Amino acid sequence: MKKSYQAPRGMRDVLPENMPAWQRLEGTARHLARLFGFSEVRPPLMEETTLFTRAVGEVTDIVEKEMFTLQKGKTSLSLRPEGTAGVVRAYVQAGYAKRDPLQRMYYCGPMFRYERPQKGRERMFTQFGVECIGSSDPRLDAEVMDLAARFFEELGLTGLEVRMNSMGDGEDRDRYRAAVTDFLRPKLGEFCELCQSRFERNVLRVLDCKNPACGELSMGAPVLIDYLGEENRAHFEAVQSSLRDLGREPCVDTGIVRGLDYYTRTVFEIHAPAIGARSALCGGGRYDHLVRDLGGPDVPAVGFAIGFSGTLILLEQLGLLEGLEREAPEVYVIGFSAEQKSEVLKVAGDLRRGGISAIYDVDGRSFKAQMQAAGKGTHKYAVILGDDEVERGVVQLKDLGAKSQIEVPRDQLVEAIRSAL
RNA sequence: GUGGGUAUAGCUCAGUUGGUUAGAGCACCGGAUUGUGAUUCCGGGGGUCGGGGGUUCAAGUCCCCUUAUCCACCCCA
Repeated sequence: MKKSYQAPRGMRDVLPENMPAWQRLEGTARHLARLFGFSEVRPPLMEETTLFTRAVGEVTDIVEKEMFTLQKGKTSLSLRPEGTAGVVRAYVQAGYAKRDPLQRMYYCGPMFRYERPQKGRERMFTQFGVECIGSSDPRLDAEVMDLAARFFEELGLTGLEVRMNSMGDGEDRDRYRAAVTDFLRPKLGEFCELCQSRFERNVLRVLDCKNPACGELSMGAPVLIDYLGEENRAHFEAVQSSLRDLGREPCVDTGIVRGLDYYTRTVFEIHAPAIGARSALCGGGRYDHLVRDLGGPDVPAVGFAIGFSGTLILLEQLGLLEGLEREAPEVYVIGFSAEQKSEVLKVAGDLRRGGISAIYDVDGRSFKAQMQAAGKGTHKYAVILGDDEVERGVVQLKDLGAKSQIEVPRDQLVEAIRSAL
């Protein structure tokens, strides 16, 4: 009978007590983005459905079954399942290509996918991503990878691997795909069922099947790098050397094949071996034709996206979130008895007008209970007033950390706290 | 989408082969001289046992359905 509500499946509340950790991630993201010259962009959370199908690829799971789609009359809108498409659309719509082609943009916000929830995989999840649109300079590929790696390093994570690969471009990829198909076809029957379906849907995925038997059969398969054209090979080399310029040793992993259709040339992932097989915390790469494919001019781009939930899980596991406490007001105002109710409110008001955060007890609790409340959170000071203080126009200012206490005239309270802070 | 596990107080969990008023720790509230936070001691509030249906004299316990969550698969930032 009684209806009780819960958050929708796969979506969770970030409660005040979780905020410090989240703000740390967001703060780090914004700080680094700024450091690298990226500006924030905030496209709508929904776009025309076809924007995503065009960008992400028709046969990907994302498009086939994971989008939250809303039909209103003739328009079909979908909640964004990833960030790049919207940013690219905004780039095109704003006309940047003509007036200011090179744009370094970042975003941080919720994405939506209708998937079966699991640890580290929610229907509404948060990503921090950057998109550098308007140039194919290999230094940008390296820079973007560096930024992604720095994000994790800044949070205290070490031992992460930045693995990169090149997927080539149109022709290279076609030639390579054909070579892989030829290579696999003769022994296709020996692969697992899944691989057989992958063979039809996205041949390259067969190569990173986790089934050991399939892995063995794939041994000796053609390697994409060998199929790169002159220009793309040079680009790949240049990205690696730029990475070295930034003090990072490139780690080439020919197994990396991003799932999304739009990637070209550079692709990379950042892994945390500490969390096992499902270790990718970040994925990204170059998408030189997406802008054009979405109806814009033919400008190249490179970017990445980092999921917050995986990052948070890892930070939690490593105990790097300890000591992050919910923020409490600086001052807790205490009245000795109910008599001071009104004076307590006045003092709190004065403090707030003076730019100092303050709260007080509203449950009419005992003096002792108020002291306990003051000592519990991260309040820095307790301001205490009883009959005597009210009469004399003073308050007791107690430093809760140092446990020291001084008497201060009411009209000098704000100043006293300011100078002590 | 497929397979499996779990669901008891705000949190972490006990609860025997079905059998009286469902427990603990932590947390919360009050008190131990109505002017100072810890520890300790005493006391207290709080659960229609996730929801619905069924079997039974009797269901937290057994069966079915449902919702959520977790794990693996699928897929993937």
